[in-house]
Amino acid sequence: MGTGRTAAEPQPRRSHARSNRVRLLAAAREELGRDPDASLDEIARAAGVVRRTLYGHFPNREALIDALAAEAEERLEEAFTAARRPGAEPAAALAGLVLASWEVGDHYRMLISLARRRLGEERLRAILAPARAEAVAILERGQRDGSFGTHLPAPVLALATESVVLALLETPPSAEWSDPTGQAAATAVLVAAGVSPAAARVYVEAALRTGR
Amino acid sequence: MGTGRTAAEPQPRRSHARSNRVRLLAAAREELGRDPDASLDEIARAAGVVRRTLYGHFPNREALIDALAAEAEERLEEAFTAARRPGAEPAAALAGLVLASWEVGDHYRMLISLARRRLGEERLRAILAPARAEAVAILERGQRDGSFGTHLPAPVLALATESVVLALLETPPSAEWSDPTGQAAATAVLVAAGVSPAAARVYVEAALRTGR
DNA sequence: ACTTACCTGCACACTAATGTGCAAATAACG
DNA sequence: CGTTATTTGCACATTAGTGTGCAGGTAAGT
Repeated sequence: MGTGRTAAEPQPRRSHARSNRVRLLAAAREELGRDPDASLDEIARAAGVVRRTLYGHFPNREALIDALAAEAEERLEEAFTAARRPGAEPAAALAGLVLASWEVGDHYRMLISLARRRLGEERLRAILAPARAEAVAILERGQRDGSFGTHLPAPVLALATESVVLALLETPPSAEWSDPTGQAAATAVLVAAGVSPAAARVYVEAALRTGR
Repeated sequence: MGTGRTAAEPQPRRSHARSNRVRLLAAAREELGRDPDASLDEIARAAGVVRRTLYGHFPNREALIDALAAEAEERLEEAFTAARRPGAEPAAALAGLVLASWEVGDHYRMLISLARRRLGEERLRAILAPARAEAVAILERGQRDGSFGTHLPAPVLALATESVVLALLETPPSAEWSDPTGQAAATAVLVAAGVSPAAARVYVEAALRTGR
């Protein structure tokens, strides 16, 4: 096969059809996560096809990235609606929201840094908007009923929430800590909202059990 | 003057020499902040010179960005050493650290998103390393003496601290909140570390007075 | 086997950006 | 005024990546 392909995975069978579309999206997620400027050529051959084939599925780079964003957006919304528990205590609801976001983010980890730069701030904001809105609502409710502190306005707390979750997702496990978990993220968020560390721990553990 | 220059600032006199180097760095900060992929041409003419002149000061794109990073790094370190107060209570020290970082970040606001993508994670991490280390040290001290909660390991709290400060810096003022301040950032950080909202407020205000 | 759909391997044309070379204009400085 | 340092305006060579066209190859389905 033409130019030196270092070594691709086994790839037992190739059921052509739309399988390649999926393969391409997966490869794009991977490669663009590693380097948001990865060329279409790199992406294509990471998917086990040639560049020309990619154009058979996506007319241009933008379309590919859009498809990727749409995919993530969809899964995120699914997770939210599944995790939404309207009657719950604010602290429990917030913990649930963070845990749900974490699961999606965990799968799309690589995409985050890509989104930061290649999607443009607006698009990224749009994708995260439902989560943000939900968080703001919960936080406002909690500030009204005293579950959360009023040291900062709810939208600012929501921003902090989002940034902490993203940062924890983005940070690779290092020698200093053992791979941040959704549990850690949820705890951090609750405490930042003014819940005492002890209480936060309880809420998070409860949400963990409920969510599953 | 040659090719249509839409309209540059007045620019009363041009004291050639190294003045242009400064002008170029400033323009780079501005343009690259707006669009991290801005071409050298855009940067040069934003500085009021032609592209060819830029090459007279920086051999290539990388050198320019490096110079920019070095500049920011230097100012950041200056701010830290100025803000360091070894004997202080942990909560006060942390508030002081955040406030000091805020001032620098506030001036280099535009640079943050650039750093996120153009400098590479390692370089960015390197620039923020002293701040991070300082934060970890303060947080550990505070966890030992009970000022902060132990709900999360200090390095994770430091990461959260950093992410919140950066997020607040990066977020443009919107209708929902009136331009986050260093004070807000410091408060958010202290609360996230497990200080009660009421106490956090006091510490931050004290640090604000001391810092000035 | 035949048809359909997809993949491949080129070859192109095109664009945007980078980095250099050089001679002429221009400012700064003594 | 002359010297020196810089800037400017081209013109080039180069590179990397994008998007298309088209002729053949290969798998799948019937």
